Amino acid sequence: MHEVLFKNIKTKVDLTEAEEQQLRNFFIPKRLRKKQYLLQDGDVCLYTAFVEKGLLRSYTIDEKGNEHIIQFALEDWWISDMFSFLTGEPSAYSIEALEDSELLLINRKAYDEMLIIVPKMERYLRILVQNSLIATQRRLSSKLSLSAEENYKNLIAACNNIIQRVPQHMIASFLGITPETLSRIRKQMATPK
Amino acid sequence: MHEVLFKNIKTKVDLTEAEEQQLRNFFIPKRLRKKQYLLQDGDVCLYTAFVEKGLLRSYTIDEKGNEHIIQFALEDWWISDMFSFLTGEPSAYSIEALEDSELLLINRKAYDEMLIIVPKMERYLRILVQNSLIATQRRLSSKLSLSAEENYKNLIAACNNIIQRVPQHMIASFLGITPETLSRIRKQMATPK
DNA sequence: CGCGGGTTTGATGATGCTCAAGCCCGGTGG
DNA sequence: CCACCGGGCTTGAGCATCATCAAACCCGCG
Repeated sequence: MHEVLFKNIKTKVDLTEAEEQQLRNFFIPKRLRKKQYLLQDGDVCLYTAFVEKGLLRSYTIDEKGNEHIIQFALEDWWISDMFSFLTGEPSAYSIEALEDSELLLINRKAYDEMLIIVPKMERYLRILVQNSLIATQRRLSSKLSLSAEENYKNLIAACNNIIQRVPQHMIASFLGITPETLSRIRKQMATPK
Repeated sequence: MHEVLFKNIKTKVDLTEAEEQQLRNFFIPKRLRKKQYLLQDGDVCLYTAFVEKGLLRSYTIDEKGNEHIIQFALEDWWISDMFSFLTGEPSAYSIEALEDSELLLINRKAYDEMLIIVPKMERYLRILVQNSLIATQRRLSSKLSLSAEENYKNLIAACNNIIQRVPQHMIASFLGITPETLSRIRKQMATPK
């Protein structure tokens, strides 16, 4: 366990042997089977999770009953509802395993302590969040300027590994289009000209 | 000068008198007149800016020639293209003053030094970026699930102060709709029923 | 007074949605 | 082993929303 996590952290900041040992204690291993939930909307998000293995998604359901996928997280990624985790407010999101998964969880108390005891983690987290922000801004401006087909092509180019592991209607939801539209796009991409 | 900045920092982390003095040296005051640019797309983003006074926007122009506004920044906010600032790659964004503005700039070298000399700033920046991420995710999922009219109403509710200082076609661009559509929405909101 | 940018208005058209039906395929129970 | 069921994907027809293009309007400014 923990190997993937520490490898990831070390790509961003240096860790001493001692620090690594200290960190280890803050995280709780957890297995989730396909279709199990890490967070149900309406509950407070008690954990931030690092995915050692598997695949999860976070999503929200709007007033019209439509699902919108906020994020996919596969191995070597983090997932949580940061807003709920930090404020203690109930979450508008749900987080669900799409495959059998192995996670490392950290709760709010451990999170705060970790930042005091290993302040380097401030830097690590800042870099992580910064990268998420850049990616989310990109996704937003793609959504504003490109057609559904262009967005789908870009997604294939960027995240083919995700597409192959996720049912098609969830890809549609991630792109903000209906399953029908995605199906038609794919059909029309298969027979160009 | 600097007062707004330090007040802002102190809402997130405590600063000693000494730290405040050290920080002061990293920032370069800069005035920008309306319509002047802090960053032109194609150039590398050399500075991250804190807005002491005034109003700026960052935007990008897509292949079809349409502007898309990424962010407005008024007093007490930060603005930059973090991706370009951090990587040194040329930026796809431009940053322009919409009013005469007073900024505090920090360049990449000073930024790195600042984080070493005053490590508390890691925490401050992490919190800032986290909040931006949460806001951007919200904006994205609004764009995915709501109609143009609903998005406009939400914007009024959340940022009336910005709307009143910005020309209407830029609001449209921020919402990802055309100026014509926004005009029609406003007309129809004025005479309900 | 006339120019010019920003906003409004109108007509038309494209993109993507809704609703409904059919299809494919894997899983389950008889 | 097969028949049936159900979920997910596809297909089709009609429709809503929003974009495009073009013209008119409004108003501040030289």
